[in-house]
Amino acid sequence: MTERLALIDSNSLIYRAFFAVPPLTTTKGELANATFGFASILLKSLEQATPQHIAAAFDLPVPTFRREMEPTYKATRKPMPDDLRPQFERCKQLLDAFGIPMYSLPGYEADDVIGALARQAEAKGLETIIVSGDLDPLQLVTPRIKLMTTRQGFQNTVIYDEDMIRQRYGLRPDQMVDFKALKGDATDNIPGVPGVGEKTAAKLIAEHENLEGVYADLGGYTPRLRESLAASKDQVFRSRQLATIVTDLPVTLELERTRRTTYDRAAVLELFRDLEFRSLVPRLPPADQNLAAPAPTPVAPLVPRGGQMQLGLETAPAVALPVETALVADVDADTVAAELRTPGAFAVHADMDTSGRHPLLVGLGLAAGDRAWYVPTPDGVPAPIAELLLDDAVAKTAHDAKTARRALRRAGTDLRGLSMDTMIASYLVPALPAPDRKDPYRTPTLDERLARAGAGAVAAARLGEQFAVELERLNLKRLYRDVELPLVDVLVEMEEAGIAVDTGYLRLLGEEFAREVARIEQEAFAAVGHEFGLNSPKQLQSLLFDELKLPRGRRTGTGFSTDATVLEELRGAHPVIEKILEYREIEKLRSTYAEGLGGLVDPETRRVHTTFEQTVAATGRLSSRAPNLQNIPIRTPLGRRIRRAFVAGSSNRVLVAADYSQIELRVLAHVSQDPALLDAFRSGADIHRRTAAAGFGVAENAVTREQRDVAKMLNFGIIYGMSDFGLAWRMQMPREEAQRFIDEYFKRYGQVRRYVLETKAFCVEQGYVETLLGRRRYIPDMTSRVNAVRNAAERMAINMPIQGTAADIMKIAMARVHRALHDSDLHARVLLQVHDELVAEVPRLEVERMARLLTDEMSGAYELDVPLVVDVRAGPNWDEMQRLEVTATANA
DNA sequence: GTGTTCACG
DNA sequence: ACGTACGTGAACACC
Repeated sequence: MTERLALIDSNSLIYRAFFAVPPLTTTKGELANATFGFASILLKSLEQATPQHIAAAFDLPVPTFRREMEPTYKATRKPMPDDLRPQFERCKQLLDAFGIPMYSLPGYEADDVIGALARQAEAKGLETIIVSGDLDPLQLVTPRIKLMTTRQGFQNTVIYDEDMIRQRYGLRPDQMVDFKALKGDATDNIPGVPGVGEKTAAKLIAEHENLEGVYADLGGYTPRLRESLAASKDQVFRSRQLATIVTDLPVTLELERTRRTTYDRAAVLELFRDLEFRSLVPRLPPADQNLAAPAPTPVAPLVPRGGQMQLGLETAPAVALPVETALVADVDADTVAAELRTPGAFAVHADMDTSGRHPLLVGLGLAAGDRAWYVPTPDGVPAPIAELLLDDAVAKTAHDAKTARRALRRAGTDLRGLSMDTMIASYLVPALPAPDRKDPYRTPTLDERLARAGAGAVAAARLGEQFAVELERLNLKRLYRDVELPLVDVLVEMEEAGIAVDTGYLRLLGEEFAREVARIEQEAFAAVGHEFGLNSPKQLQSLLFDELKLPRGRRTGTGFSTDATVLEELRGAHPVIEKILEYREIEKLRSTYAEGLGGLVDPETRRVHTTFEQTVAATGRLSSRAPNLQNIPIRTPLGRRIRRAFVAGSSNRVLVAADYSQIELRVLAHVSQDPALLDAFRSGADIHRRTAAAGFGVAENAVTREQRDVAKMLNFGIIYGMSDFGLAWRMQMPREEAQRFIDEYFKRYGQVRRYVLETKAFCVEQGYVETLLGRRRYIPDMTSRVNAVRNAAERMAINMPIQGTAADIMKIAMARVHRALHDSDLHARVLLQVHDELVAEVPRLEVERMARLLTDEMSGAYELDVPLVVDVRAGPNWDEMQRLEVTATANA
């Protein structure tokens, strides 16, 4: 692994920071703006370049050879401002505390020292990144030497390599001095040729190679230019000599001095405290930089939001973010489009303003190979770029394509040809347990880098390549390509469609609930004789268990529980209990649903648009947020009044809901191959009833409601990795009795028992469990010696393959429904997914066909050894729905 | 920010 | 002796 050296051009950075950073002063009145800027860019260079070596160079306050050669050199420069000089001292203190060696040489400028050190580093096989406040060191750039400079605001940085220089000037690095001699440089008091600016100078040098070439024949120029060039000839050649950095100097790069090992963190912290640089403290490298090893610590492919963050180093695609990335603010769209089209694939990073209700596109980071561009999009996406984005034949990589597509579509364009979504890939590639030891290199700095559009696009491109390999290796290619990736398009359309809400009704309902809770609150206060915080579990605890001396129940982490199960036990012990339960139910509905939900409805369209999270749940399920439309009440009559607010968007349409019947138990039947369970589903039995009949030894038609409820809990218990204690608690019975039910259950479903044991064993051996489609969940605690921890791990191991396989099947079904709808002439749209249910909005005339389509595509999504049964209902709102009889077609 | 509670599958 | 079933997201109190 090649080692990297960072060279800090201190004078130029401090000067630049002094003028670019607002005049920050400490509370003691010390001006610290230049110090802050310097410290900030120093940390940034450590983060971005992760150099193993570092050194800083300074000018000395003595005349240089340039001044002797040309008395006017830098003659117009004003003396150093008084409030800047002390900041030089501060910067040197900072370098000292970091243990960074400082180099300078009488008679030469910091640039020369840097040039000399960089050339020596190159000879020793190191890569060098020069960090400077100006572009003079561009002339030093080679394949192994790059330049990092600041952009506006001193916050942003650009890294120049040979490509970047060619892109911006059309020149090679060694031509930069000739260019500067023609163009001139006001800050150095280098006059340049009158009438020749950046454009002409670059063109002349590009065409004629160097100054000698430019002056070889003046005949081809316009008369004005010819005269101007001729008159300045001597000056121009002297200027070039002045501008040329001298690299042959008596300084020596001492690698044992420049190597980063440890630094005096305490000293840096004290300095930062003194200077009040609180915001910089979190960016400090760890005290033990551990950089003595030749290989740099790999940067794990952490991602800005949504992906699973903790990838183990053994299997994680280790990617050091590119130092050769460059951002360009003012690019010609046609040129960029051409460059992106050539390789036939590129990465996109949508830069969005996320402060509003929906992310707003403000720019695009685009990357191909090791080059990146940033295209601001204040007036939409430039046509050549948009054309490229829409071209299916050009493969795109993106991180979170769904969000990008939604922003792009709002900006009047779209993204097609998505082949790699790194957020989804990182979700599928197994996340090994994070190491016990904290590894500070793996969290904080990346967020910042990836937030940058250009770097984000380059990172996505690189990670995409790595993830493609990982997906292949782990047999996740099919799940990725055929299930998760197609789902992106489905979710975009579902989120965009939204679901209509009867806002007037919801508001009235909210007001009614508000009156109710106010009334109940008063009754509760009256019952105990004083006011108290009905919403405060803490106050409730002291009221119930201290003041009223009611019997304490379960403990929570901090005290005694006051949840509904505990209160149910206490019902009748005091009138206030009833009031609290009533209050809790209605207040929940009021605050979360009437109030919270109502606030998220688009007032224009009266529709609410959730966001489906594709990379959050550990089992492979989707989740829904802002608002969560996967937990709309249904279990109580009051709750169903909330559900009634979700309506079809017009009177000629209805809502159609299709749900899988008992999908998780069917999956269990399939994976366990338990004969009794398989038979139950094949014969179309009511599974809970049959379980009860077998367990209680009665005929199916003689099973009581209570017996069926017990059986239902047992069936669910299996899916959840049942424990006797948990079952006993839920069934309100002694643990021993619950254990007898479990024994009885396993006697009946012997293969289920075998499946449970085998799954646990698999997880202990492999460290993970998986679904039928190969989706994995790593579970680290299977061998924990702490029973509670191990038991919890075992329950996850049992549950994940079942819940996850059901999720896999539903995702396949969604893609199938999507495709079938697009292939049909139906105008129906799928709006929501609620784990085992799809909700669609359907023109009345299409209801029957849509019901058929949903049934076919859902039941045919995956072939299990038991049928996948789908129930369909339709109605004007999500509550009042009638069952539809669908005459099944032969399928799958 | 964390903990509790509760809405859903 | 842990202190309870699996998976989510949102509101609220309190630190």
